[in-house]
Amino acid sequence: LILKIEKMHLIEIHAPDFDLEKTLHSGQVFHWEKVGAGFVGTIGDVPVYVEQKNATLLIEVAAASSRCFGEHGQDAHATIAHYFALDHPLAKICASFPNDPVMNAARDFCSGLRIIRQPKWECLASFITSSMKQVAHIRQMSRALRQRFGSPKKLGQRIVHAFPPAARIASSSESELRTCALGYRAKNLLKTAQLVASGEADLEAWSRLSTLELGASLRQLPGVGPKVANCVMLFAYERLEAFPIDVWIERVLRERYRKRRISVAKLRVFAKNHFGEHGGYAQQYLFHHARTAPRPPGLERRQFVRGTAVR
DNA sequence: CTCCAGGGATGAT
DNA sequence: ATCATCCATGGA
Repeated sequence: LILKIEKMHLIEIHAPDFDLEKTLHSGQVFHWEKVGAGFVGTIGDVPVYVEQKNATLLIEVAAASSRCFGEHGQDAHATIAHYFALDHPLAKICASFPNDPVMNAARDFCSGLRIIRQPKWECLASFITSSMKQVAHIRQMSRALRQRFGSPKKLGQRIVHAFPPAARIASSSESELRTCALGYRAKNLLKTAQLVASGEADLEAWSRLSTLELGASLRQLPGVGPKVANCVMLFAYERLEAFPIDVWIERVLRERYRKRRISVAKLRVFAKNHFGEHGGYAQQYLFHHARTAPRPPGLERRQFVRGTAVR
């Protein structure tokens, strides 16, 4: 391990059927940064270093913050295992996927990818900023927000910034948010932060709503439409059936599932029927595969050489 | 340089 | 209900 600093707690967690790298780089969470052989990030407000060695997670947390995990009577081990959703029955989930060539290829490519349990506000805020942005830039905006507004935490010699709470964003201004390169998204993030901070939007209480009601509540927030609502339900509310349709998934459905000329509304109906109770997992596998896997010859995305489009 | 991105709100058919 | 347009920004 690379953080050879005094007063660190070392934790080992048995994590079979788990791929840390795929999980953190699949576009569901945006703040983990590669450091040495592992990743540095926060779980809630607690800074964490995590590295995978075969079926074991090697964790380092500052001794001073290890008791911060105790709020809900859990120790650090249980909190981290819960965050990475090591209790999800991944084999059963994958077995519930439809048996078609596109899904099978994605399932093979994404083995060990888990949908983690993110803090609700952090997830909601991140996806409000995600509109018409590439994953790399969402990560950049997340970093800017955390560095400007988040509280700094020590992890060894390193400083890690927690994601700013809604109240902190709410007390900023649109122009201040725009300095984090949010563009037109700043207004939506500010207004939603104010609703959450005031308690008018009670993200924790919404856990008890049905998926239908939860989606409707989320979509009332500025900057939250069907796609973002589904992402938040999937990544922060454990609604594993939620099926976000972004430009990548829409492309997969239209090109690979032969749904060329039907409305987005009917795409949603098809997805719900075809991918089943763990549709959100299937969706994440299709997304990561489409974005990351090498493409067969002739199907590459266009590349540009000296300003000239080539195939 | 051009292209495009984990979209949403708004207003016109 | 479906469609067009605008909204900012910067990585690739």
